[in-house]
Amino acid sequence: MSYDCCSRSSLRELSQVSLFLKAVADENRLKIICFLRKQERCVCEIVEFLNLPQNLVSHHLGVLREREIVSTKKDGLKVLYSLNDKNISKTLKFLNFLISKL
Amino acid sequence: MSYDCCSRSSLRELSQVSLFLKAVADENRLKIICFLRKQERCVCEIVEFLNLPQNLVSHHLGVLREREIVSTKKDGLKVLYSLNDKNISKTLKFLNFLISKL
DNA sequence: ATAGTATATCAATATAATTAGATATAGTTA
DNA sequence: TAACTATATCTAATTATATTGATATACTAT
Repeated sequence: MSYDCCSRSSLRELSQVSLFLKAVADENRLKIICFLRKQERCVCEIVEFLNLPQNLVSHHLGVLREREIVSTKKDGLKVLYSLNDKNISKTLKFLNFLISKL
Repeated sequence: MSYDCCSRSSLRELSQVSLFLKAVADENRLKIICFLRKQERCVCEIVEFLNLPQNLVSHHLGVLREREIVSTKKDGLKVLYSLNDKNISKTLKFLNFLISKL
């Protein structure tokens, strides 16, 4: 299959992939994603897991939320974070396609 | 298969993946990679393709080289860049594993 | 209402990455 | 050797991102 990395639509896709990768490329955020693989977690669990200040973790979660890599739902006082699998695997597929030889 | 994102060896791997992703996450470098999918190219072709100053392109190529995402070989005056497929697909596989649900 | 708990946001700072301009190196050709 | 071409490096400037401390919001329980 051919892919023209110069066409207008491809450039849009490239920029989307770039944003996704930037969000995922941070080591703390990678750890968060990895931590969420098994099950959803509230912020306080993630804070404890990473051993980082709450506001910093909240910032990183915000980045992941912005890119729709994670989803949230409220549970009383807590906010539960989980992986947004569909979006992740869609983007990973495109990445695989994009950077592997034809 | 289980993966403990906290073990010493996993943390090393995480940091490797993070470096790889940071290198790939830049839009210009994504374009370079995409441009190299079909065939190897010399720097001047990449410069023309990206329409960016030569020194900037050289910098981005240096980043990709540092992460062993591309390889080079000399061809007279020119330096030919090509994708380092083995390393790319190895890291992509690990990434897939790392951020997909168990 | 008040106090307490969980999470998010804001402002400031520190750190890192991208970019540009100038220059250096290395090979080639005359 | 001198001029030329292709690429890389150095330094400085700009921009983006991560981090910290303080504070705000939103919900819960008393």
